[in-house]
Amino acid sequence: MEKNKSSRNQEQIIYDRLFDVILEQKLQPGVRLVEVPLSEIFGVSRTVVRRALLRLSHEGVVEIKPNVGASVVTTPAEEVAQYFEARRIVECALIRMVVGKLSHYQVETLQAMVREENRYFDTGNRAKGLRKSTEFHFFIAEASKNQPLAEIAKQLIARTSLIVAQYNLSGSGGCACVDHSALVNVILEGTPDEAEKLMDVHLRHIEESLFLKKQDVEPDLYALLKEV
Amino acid sequence: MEKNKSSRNQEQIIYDRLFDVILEQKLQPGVRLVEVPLSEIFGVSRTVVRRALLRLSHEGVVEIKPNVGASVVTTPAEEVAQYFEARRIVECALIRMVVGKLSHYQVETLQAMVREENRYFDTGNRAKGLRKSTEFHFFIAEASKNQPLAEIAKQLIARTSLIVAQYNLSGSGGCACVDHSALVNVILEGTPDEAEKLMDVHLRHIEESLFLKKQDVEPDLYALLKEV
DNA sequence: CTTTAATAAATTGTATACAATCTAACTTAA
DNA sequence: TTAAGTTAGATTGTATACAATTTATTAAAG
Repeated sequence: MEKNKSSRNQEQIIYDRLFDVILEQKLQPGVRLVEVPLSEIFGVSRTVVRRALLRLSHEGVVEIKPNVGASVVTTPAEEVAQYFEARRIVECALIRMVVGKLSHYQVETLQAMVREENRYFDTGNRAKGLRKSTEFHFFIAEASKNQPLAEIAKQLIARTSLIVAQYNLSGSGGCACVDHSALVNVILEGTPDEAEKLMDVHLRHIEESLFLKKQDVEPDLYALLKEV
Repeated sequence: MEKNKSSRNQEQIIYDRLFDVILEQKLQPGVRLVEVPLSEIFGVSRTVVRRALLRLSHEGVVEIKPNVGASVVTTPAEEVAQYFEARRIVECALIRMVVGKLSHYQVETLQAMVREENRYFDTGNRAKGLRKSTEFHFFIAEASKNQPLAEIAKQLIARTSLIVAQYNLSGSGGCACVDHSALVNVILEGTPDEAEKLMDVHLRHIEESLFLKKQDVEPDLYALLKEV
């Protein structure tokens, strides 16, 4: 019998499902995650849902306020730079470890990911495109063979992805998927210094596009209040 | 009434207490943490204990095996290098951010910490000394003003501290507390490059002393088996 | 005496009932 | 009409009972 297996997996299933949906921006930052509806959807008790939410909160994807409950995490504007700085430090180190060390198969996988990502963006499916973009970075993290560092990178990537969801609502670009092609090339035939530089620029690029969007939104709000 | 406050704090209390005790090596890696005894000690139900253990496991201090339970985490020898590599990357970046930017008061605090650490080691209290040593690194992490990165650093520091507990059982040195003095100096009047180099060497120093100890232990085992 | 099988004890996993708390709606007074 | 206060509903927090699983003990067979 696989009763235990199925019930233990239930937590994993809830965790994975929520993680996916949040990263695909089906659930915007700030949205509440109430326990009872979730437990009914997945057919388990609140206990299991709670464990999944707790795990998500420890990984920084969900925020739990005492006596209030869980919601998709929101990041104050002042803290955004910190997350990107952390991500640059970790991912620049990771790409140095990976340069020239990928198998033929791994390189092909990365190239296929870039193609798929571009296809999504070209057809206007921005949510899926961004998701693929995060998976591109996940893949590099895993390829480093440093499990703890990869885990750290994944958390930072997920968090910054949520930041993008929060501050870059407008449907336009901001993905810089051209960079990903260049990153694959430099991993193949570049030096660690070149690769690090490229990754650094890539991440700054994302951060900058983000802040521009945000400054677009705020004045709109004031204008809206004035008019009425 | 502070009923809720006290019960909510209860989880924090259990977490802090276990974290402290584990980092002071009162609980060696591998020791089991059974729920009922803990709940009786702290006067709460298993529910609360479970939450605290879950949090500790998410932070890598405790290991939870399904249907078996929680125990102080043990690190396979093959993975030790990965944790130290991760720590070097993060802490080298952190010290760069801190060089020349500490207040007079912060510098004095650091110097006091070094003195206290040395006092513990001089009087043979190695456990407390190591604890102070981790707090020295915690302080630098916090001083960076980068909250996410500081949190990551803390987890890595805690984990490597457990590795030391696991692989450096013998009571002798291995702390390299002389380095800490030098680190304070370079933070005060050094360049970022110098500081990074010193931190890198410091962490490698710890890692190497660790592996030497381990190699001392293994041959002993073989000898012991042969004799009988 | 060792190994294997069966049983008993201990421990974790889950659901649920109840308590505490927060949120929102409603009432009442200024 | 607004503001404060009060009640009702929804939601989270905790303890506990019971189920599932693992571990330890004992018994039996080789």
